[in-house]
Amino acid sequence: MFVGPTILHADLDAFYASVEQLLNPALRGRPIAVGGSAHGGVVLAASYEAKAFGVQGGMPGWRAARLCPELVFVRGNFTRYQPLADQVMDILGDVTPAVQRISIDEAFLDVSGSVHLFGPPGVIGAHLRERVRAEVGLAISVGAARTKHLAKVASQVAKPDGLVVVEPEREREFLDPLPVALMWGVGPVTRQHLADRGIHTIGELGRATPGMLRSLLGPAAGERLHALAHNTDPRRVSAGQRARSVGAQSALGRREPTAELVRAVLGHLAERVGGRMRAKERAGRTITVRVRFAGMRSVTRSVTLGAPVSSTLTITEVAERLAWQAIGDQGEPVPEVSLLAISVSNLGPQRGVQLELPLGTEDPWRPGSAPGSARWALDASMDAARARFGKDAVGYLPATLGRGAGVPDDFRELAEKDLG
DNA sequence: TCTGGGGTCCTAGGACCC
DNA sequence: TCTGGGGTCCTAGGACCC
Repeated sequence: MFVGPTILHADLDAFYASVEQLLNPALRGRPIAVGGSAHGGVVLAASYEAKAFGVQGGMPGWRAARLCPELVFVRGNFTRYQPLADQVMDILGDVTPAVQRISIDEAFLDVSGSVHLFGPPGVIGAHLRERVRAEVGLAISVGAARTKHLAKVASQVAKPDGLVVVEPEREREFLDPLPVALMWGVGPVTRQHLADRGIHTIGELGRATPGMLRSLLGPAAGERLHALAHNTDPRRVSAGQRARSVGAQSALGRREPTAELVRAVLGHLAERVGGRMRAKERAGRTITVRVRFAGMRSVTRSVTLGAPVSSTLTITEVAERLAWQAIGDQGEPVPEVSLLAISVSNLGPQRGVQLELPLGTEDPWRPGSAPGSARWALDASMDAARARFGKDAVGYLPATLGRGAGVPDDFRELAEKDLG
């Protein structure tokens, strides 16, 4: 058994932006942003040339344009991303079946069983990088180490277009000078909390007592950070994990929450969520609605039902009730709404015709509602029509929603892709 | 000039049960 | 009489990741 840095983390560099530069040579070497515009919207990804100016994914377009006046905004060929990423994952899978994909563009590999065939992890990493470059045309960075967390840190350090192998006897030397923000799970809030205690590097974090970290960050986060800093995190590479929730959301700008608007948006979201659950033969007991108000404050309301549901109509009805509860709790005057979201969790298998009854009514034949079997038949025919004629063939998306919703549908398709 | 869309995990308080 | 301890589930909120 090979003992050493047998966990690899492989991560495509600036993936969406790199694909755009691959597809359009005129964009190569230039600062580009995928998504957004100089006037609005959100940048989904930035090329390294743009990152040099401080442009980052998630940033409003107008701010990105101010940071980098030559920035080129491209709309994004969203349908091209998934196949290219899949092609890369296939290459990774050629050296080991133990590939855990954690997003569209990155994966962990356990190569402990592969070293006798392909050589040490550093050689495997270099080989994978060459193949991805030659066969797909993209740069991928690879980190190799004894644990997942350290491999991920190593790939971040390797970027752009690099390979970093952390030998076991040099782990401390490698980790200690790095900023805490490179650690998985340390975001802006935690980084600030640590900075307030004079902790800026992973080395400094390693010298903090577990008790101090627990009281500062809570038991779980404190424990985990302590383990990460000492590189004793035990997580293994595991292929295939089921989703724990299915959700959809829609940003609305600022809108007065009329009955028509709320019903239309929630109906549309429920259709997306329900359709995806039915496609996976899953159903869920807990339905959560999030309402974000103008000013970005948001509240959630949820309910757990006695039985799992996946019908569009049932989800719509429950979601509507929850949304009005959330809005009503804000008091007068009724605030403007900037986003609605539905998520279904507590998932389990969905089998056969469900007995989904309209909530809050004893009589399933109440006008305007449908009994369980009718709901199931309705969903089934809608799903079938969509499968045959395309996703826009049926269902309803009122004209009031059609415009101004910033994100292309192709991106939604991509974002909802099941990676399990 | 005004902030996307998809997720995971954790915490705290309360209800409820034994 | 007036109050123990443990466990589970639910709800709301928040940090974080890609």
